[in-house]
Amino acid sequence: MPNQSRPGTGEQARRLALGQLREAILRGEMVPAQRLVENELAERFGVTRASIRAALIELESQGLVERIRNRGSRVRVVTVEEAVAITECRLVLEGLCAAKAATAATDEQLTELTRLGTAMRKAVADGEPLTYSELNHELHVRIREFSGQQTAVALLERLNAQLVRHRFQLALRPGRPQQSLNEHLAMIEAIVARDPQAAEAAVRAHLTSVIEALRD
Amino acid sequence: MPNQSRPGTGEQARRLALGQLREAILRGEMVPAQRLVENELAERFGVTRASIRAALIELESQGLVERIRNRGSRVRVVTVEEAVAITECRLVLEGLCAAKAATAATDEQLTELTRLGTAMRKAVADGEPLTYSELNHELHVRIREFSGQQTAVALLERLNAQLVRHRFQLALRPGRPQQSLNEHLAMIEAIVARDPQAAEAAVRAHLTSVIEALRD
DNA sequence: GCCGACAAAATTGTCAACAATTTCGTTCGC
DNA sequence: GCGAACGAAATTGTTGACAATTTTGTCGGC
Repeated sequence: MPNQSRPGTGEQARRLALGQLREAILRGEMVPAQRLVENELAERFGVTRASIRAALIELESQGLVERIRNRGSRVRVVTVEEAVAITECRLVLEGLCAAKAATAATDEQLTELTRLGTAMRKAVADGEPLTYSELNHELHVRIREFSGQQTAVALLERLNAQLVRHRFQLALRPGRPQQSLNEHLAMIEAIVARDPQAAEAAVRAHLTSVIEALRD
Repeated sequence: MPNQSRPGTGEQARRLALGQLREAILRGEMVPAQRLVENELAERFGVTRASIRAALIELESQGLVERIRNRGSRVRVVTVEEAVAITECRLVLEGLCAAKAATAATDEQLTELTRLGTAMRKAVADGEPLTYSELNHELHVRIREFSGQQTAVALLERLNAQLVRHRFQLALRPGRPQQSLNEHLAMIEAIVARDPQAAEAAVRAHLTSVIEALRD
């Protein structure tokens, strides 16, 4: 096995193109609705057009780009209504994960959730929205991870990728961290108490509040 | 616009290959875990390998086939545990759709649900499991459709495609239609009564029962 | 001055050949 | 007789060129 250890070296062109293009879109380097010309991308990433095509097809079914027959690809624009609909799906799926995590997580994993909770509290108290946003994301990822629900996790990652832009906008809103913090602490408390129903309810309450915040 | 009217005539090779291959897998023509050699598929469908590759990439991200670097593609085998996990996701997502449908559906759409309910009752009474299975599927599709939740619908279609084999197995089980019928009628009743919470609960109850049935 | 047809440019879709990788059968050494 | 190394066959990954389609700019007619 020649190149298993260091991803990026002998990685196949298609995977490389997919990763780079995906990163570029998620980092916001591509303006929404910007045209993605296969030749330009191929030259930019140093791979052939076929690899770009393969990557675009995959990104299309992940909902990150839009492709029209013989007319090319664009980065998909997520309207506010779509963002709400996506978050509603997140609401039920993360609720499922939280309920499962409440029964399936190990004690060590529960202490990690508690640790994250105190860190978040501190970040808000210190007035560091950036740190808080990161911890926020990590908390959601951990809960999913501890649930052991691979199918739900895969769906959620796809959904979240479509929301990066809106998430960014939301994190910087003043006053939002304070409200969000309490909801997150309630989620943690319910999971640590191993109460599936309360955990699901807490997640739903939190994401309902996110939906309301999105609608401005 | 030369060929907009009749899909299939001037359809591009990739779309054609994608559709045919997808159909073949869903119809069960491809045995689970069967190897899918690109050259064979290309010859069989009368398209080039590039089109087959594109179709395989798309089917991979839909969860219908599995691809391993330099080792080829196989139709993905869905274990019972995976089928359960997938159905748990369906449970929450269809619950969401049912709740939305209870408030968003038009009166005409509600009468259609009622019509479907009586048809299902008749099919069970007449002992026609095939007809019942079809109506069952149509009911779920309609509820999703009436919810107007495009994101959830897209996710559910993907999940359902992975379950065809298990669904088939389940439909032929004796005694199952009778139990399933009551649950379906409860779903319809709740939606027609425009009660979102009851609708979600009814859908959850139904799919919980499906999960139990899957575990044999 | 405006509308439609026409032609050229840009872009995507398709194809066949070539390179790299893996797998499987064989052979050599012990 | 058994295990490891070697090599041939099969299969996937990649490349560049070619064909089909759409878009854009231009010209002539009204």
